[in-house]
Parts: sequence; structure tokens; C-alpha cells
Amino acid sequence: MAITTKKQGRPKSEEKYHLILHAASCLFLKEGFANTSMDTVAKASGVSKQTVYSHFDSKDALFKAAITSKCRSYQLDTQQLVSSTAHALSLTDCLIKVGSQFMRLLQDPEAIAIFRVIIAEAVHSPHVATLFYQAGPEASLETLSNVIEKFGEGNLDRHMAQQLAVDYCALLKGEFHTMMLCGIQSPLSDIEIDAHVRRAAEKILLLFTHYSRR
Amino acid sequence: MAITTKKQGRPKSEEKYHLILHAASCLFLKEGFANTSMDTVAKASGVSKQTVYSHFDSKDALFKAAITSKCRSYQLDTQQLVSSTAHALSLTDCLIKVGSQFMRLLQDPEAIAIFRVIIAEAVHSPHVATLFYQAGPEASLETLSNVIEKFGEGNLDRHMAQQLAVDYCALLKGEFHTMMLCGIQSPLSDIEIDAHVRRAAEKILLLFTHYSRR
DNA sequence: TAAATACTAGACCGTCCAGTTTGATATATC
DNA sequence: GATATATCAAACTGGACGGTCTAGTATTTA
Repeated sequence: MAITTKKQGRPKSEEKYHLILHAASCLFLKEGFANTSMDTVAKASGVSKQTVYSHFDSKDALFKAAITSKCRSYQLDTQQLVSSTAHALSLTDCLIKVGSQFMRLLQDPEAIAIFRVIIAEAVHSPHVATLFYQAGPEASLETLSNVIEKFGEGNLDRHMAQQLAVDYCALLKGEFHTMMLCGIQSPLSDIEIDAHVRRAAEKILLLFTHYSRR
Repeated sequence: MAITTKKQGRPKSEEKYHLILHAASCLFLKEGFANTSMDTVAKASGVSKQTVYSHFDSKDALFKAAITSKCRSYQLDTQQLVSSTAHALSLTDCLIKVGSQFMRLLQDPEAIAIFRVIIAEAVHSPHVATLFYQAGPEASLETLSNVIEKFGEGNLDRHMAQQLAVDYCALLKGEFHTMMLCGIQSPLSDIEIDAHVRRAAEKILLLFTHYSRR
């Protein structure tokens, strides 16, 4: 049996696979899991229902695949941003830059939608929730804490840097995130974001200097 | 027509009303809106389905009533606690006391369940979400900011006190709340809570002194 | 007692939906 | 060309569920 045993018969269309996945992602995010039917997914992807089932075993499997792919698409942003900006900036400027990006992510309707769906299905699909958290929030925190540690120049241990990263994110979130999830808060303008980020950065700097001297 | 016109015929049983409401609350919180059927509610409250419909017009109406009543039951805690403790305590002790209470609320499985349901249905029932937010988070923040303002003794304006209250809650939440909602974090022990609260209080005090002098 | 309403138990209706089946057509390998 | 698989369209199955209806019983006021 050779290594490259091509399966006999007509191969599954990769294009259709992605069409289905994309349509499913959009629908799950817009309507939630329960309010999205397999018939709708089929129709939205321009494919027969049977084809959907030939690519994905069940509605559950499709949901997992859809959310997983969405998570992957969010992972990149922070990393490339941070590594490309951390060259010649002061800590303040760096915090402000990362903070603005973070706030914009928090306000992004799609990110909010993912959060909603994940939380709604967290009990039913703990694996998906874990996956989402690691690909999203955890990854962002990781890169942010690396930046902070670097600026600490040895006076700030790894643990303390992580703590400050969490604190910074927490201050940025404030009540906004909860309110957004509850559908109470409308997105902030760029000016409001900027003001908010500056205040938060100022506070973190205060903590930073306090905990790094000694 | 007299003011007290007793309606003719057998009156609706208040007891059954509450039985239904209680059963519905439990089911909605445990299973979510979509996974709770009216038949199940009827069975769980030991009442016929028709009786459920005689007390509540629709599943939606029942949901709203159930969540609303749950909200009311959460509103009291913080207020009485704060007003009874704020007498002879230092700001630090006061923050620690309120913070501990707050953390315990954040970890409470039922509170998490309410949050989950609210967020899941936020798009579909914005009114319920608003109601929940006002009765829950907003009310807590209000009392906390009153306490902080009092300790500021004039050197801290109302707005700044509110800001600090939000910041304190944010620091306490950190990543815990999100992780709990995602079902990733198991509740902290009392010792861990205490340590966490002390760290957060320390940071807020730092901010408090910095922003209140001048 | 009579009229009015609540309540029960269960049947019933219409709808929605996950997943299957069927039969025909298309596309790949051998 | 033969075989195997994908795809389509549409019908179908089985079950869940929101909500209504019925017919009989219980409880209240007038």
C-alpha cells in the first residue's frame, strides 16, 4: 500500500466544504446554535442537505468545526501588532497602542457574537469553550504579558508581569464588555476609546512603577 | 362600581403561580430557554399545562417573569451588607469586605447561570437583559461607589468615585468571570479569594490616594 | 342553588427540525 | 468502459414542542 493512495471515485469538493463552513459560521453567530437549522445551512451554502451531512457527521460536529475555524481567524491580530510595535516605543505608547487594538476587538460585533454563542453553549460543549478561550483571550494575554515583562527589565518577575497584563485588560474591559454582551452598550467612538485607553494605561503605569521599584 | 369588586368564580391560586414561577426559574437557569419546554415546566411544578397558560400568556412571558423575579432576589445582598459595615471600618477593610462578598457572588453557580441565560437571550429579549443589568451589576456598582465617595471626604468627586468603583470590580473580576462563564474556571477557595481580594484592594488604594490628593 | 371561573388530564394540531432514504446525475480512478 | 464516490433534489421518518381544545371536577361569589 503506497503512501499516496488516492481514494477511488469522485473526491469531495474542498470548495463546498469551505462554503458550508463559512455559511454555518455566519448563521451560528447571527442566530445561535438552536435557531440555525441544517436545512438553512444547506440553502445558504448553495448545496444539498445531503452534501452537508457528507462533510460533517452531525449538527454538533458542524458547530464545533465552525467555531474552531472562527477562533483561528482571530488569533493572529495581536501577535503581529505587538511584535511590530514593540521596537522603539515607550511603555506608555506601547500600552496605548495595544489597548486601543484590544478595545476595538472588544467592540467588534462579530467577536461579541462569538462570545455569546460560546457562553450559551459552554455547558453543552465545554471542549469548544476551552478551545475558544485558549485561541482568544489567553493568547492575547500571553503576548501582552511578554511585552510588559520586557519593559520591566528584570525588576519585574514573570508572575508580576502576567498579573499586570490581566489587570490592564480588566481595566480596559471595565463594565463595557459585560454591557456589550448584554446588548446594553453601543460601541464607543474612536475618541472615546482613546480617552478610555489613556486613563487605563495611566493607572497601569502607576502600578507598574510601584511594583517594579524595589 | 366599588373599589373592591371581588371577581366572581374561583380565584386563581397564588400558590400555583409561585410554584410555576419557581420551577420555571430553575429550569431556565439549568437548561436555558430553548431546552426548557412548557410541558416540563408544568410537570415540574405539579400543575397542568393549561394552568401554566392561565397564569402566563406564553413561554416568552413566563421567561420574562422568571428572570425578573430572580433579579429581585439578588438585589438586596450588597446594599444591606455595605450599609451595615461602613460604620467604623477603614477604607481598606471596607474594600476587602465588599470585595469578598463580590467575589463570592461572581463564583455563585446560580449567578453564573443567570448571566449565561441573559447573554444567550440578550438579542432576543433586550428588555430582560436591561432589567437584569440594572437590578444586578448596576445596583452593586452604585452602592460601592457611594462607599468610596464617602471615604474620599470631598477630595474625590462623584465621577472619580464611580470610576474607582468600576475599576475595583474590574480588577476583582480579572479573568475569572470570563473563565467562569466559559466553564473553564472552578470556584476559588476562601483562602484564594481572600488573597486575591487583598491584592486588588491594595491596587485600588494606590489609585485612590493618587487621585484624591490634590 | 346557579353562574362563573380555576384546574386537571389528556388528546390534538400544526410546525419545525435532525437525520435518512431514494434515485438520478456527475466526476473521479483503474 | 467499469467501478466507486460525490452531489442533487425531494420525499420521508420520528420526535419534540408551543399552543389549543374538551370534558369533567373543584371552588368561589351572588
